Amino acid sequence: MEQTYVLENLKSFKVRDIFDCGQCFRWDEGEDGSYTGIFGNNVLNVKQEPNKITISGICDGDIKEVCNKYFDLDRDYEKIKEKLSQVDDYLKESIKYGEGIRILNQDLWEMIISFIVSANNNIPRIKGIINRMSQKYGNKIEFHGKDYFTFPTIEALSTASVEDLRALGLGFRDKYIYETTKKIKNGDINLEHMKHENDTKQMRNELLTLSGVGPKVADCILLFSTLKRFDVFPIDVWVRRVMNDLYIHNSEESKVNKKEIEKLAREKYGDLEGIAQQYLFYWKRENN
DNA sequence: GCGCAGGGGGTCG
DNA sequence: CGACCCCCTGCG
Repeated sequence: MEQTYVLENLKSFKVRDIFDCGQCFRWDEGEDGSYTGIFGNNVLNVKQEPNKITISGICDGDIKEVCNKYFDLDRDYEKIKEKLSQVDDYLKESIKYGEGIRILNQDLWEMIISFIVSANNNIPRIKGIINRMSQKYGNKIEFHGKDYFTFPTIEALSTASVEDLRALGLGFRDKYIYETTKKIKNGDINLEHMKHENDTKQMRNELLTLSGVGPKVADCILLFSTLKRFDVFPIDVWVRRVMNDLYIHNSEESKVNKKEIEKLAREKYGDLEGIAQQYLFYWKRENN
C-alpha cells in the first residue's frame, strides 16, 4: 500500500544536497531527477519541484512520522545555518553551496557496517558492496516493477562466514565485518543501550572497540546515525584538504596534524562542528 | 575499444 | 608507517 507525503515551502531541503553530500549510500537518482532509496522497510521516491516536495512509496508505518524522523524535519536548519554563517566567510560560502543539506537519521547498525565498508574505498564500490550484501542477506521489496533489498539484520548477517563476505567483494574488510557483527550479536556492544548514552566520548570509545572502526569511521557513525552527535568532526582526505587550504596553509597537506584540525574545528564551530564538517566536505569535494 | 596502472570516505599491526 | 582487497576510472 503506497503512501504519499507532500511538503510545501520547506526550506533547507534539496534532494541533491541531501543524497549526494556523502552521508548515505542507498539513494539513486532517476531519469526525472527524483531520488529513490531504501531505509528500514521503506522504499520511497523523493521528487522535488519548486516549493514542493513529494515523498511517495512503500512505508512501514505512517509516512509522515517516518519521514519527519528520517529527514530530520523537526530541526531548524535555517537557524543553524544562520549561526554558522557568522563564523567566517569561508563557512558562509560553503553553506551557500550546500544550503539544502539535512543530516539524516539513519539506522545505527547500518551505519556501523556501511562506514566500515567505506574505509580506503570509493563511493561506487561502497554502494555496490552494500547492495550485494543486501541482496544476499536482506529482504526483497518490490516497488514500481523493480526489486529493492532491505539492509541485512544483525541476525541475518551473522550467518555469513568470512569467505561469504569476501565473495561479495568486501576485500580485506571481510574480517572486520565478520568480527564486528559477531561482537554486536553477542551483546559485547549493546546498540540499544548505546542509544540511551549521553556522553559522546563514551559512545565513541565504545565504537572504537569494534573491528574496522577507527576515529574517522566512529565520527561518521556518530554524526549520520540516530545517535545524531554534532560535536564530532570526521577528518578524511577532503576535510584535511579544506581545513589546510582555508586555515593552516601547510605546504605538505599530508603532514597536517589531526589534533590541530580538531582544535581548530572546536574553536571555530563549537558544538555544531559536525554540521559544519558536512558543508565544508561537500563544498570542497564538488568544487576542488 | 581494450588493457593496464593508479588510487580511493582509513584501519590495523 | 607500510600493507591492504578490489574495482572504478582515466589514459595510452
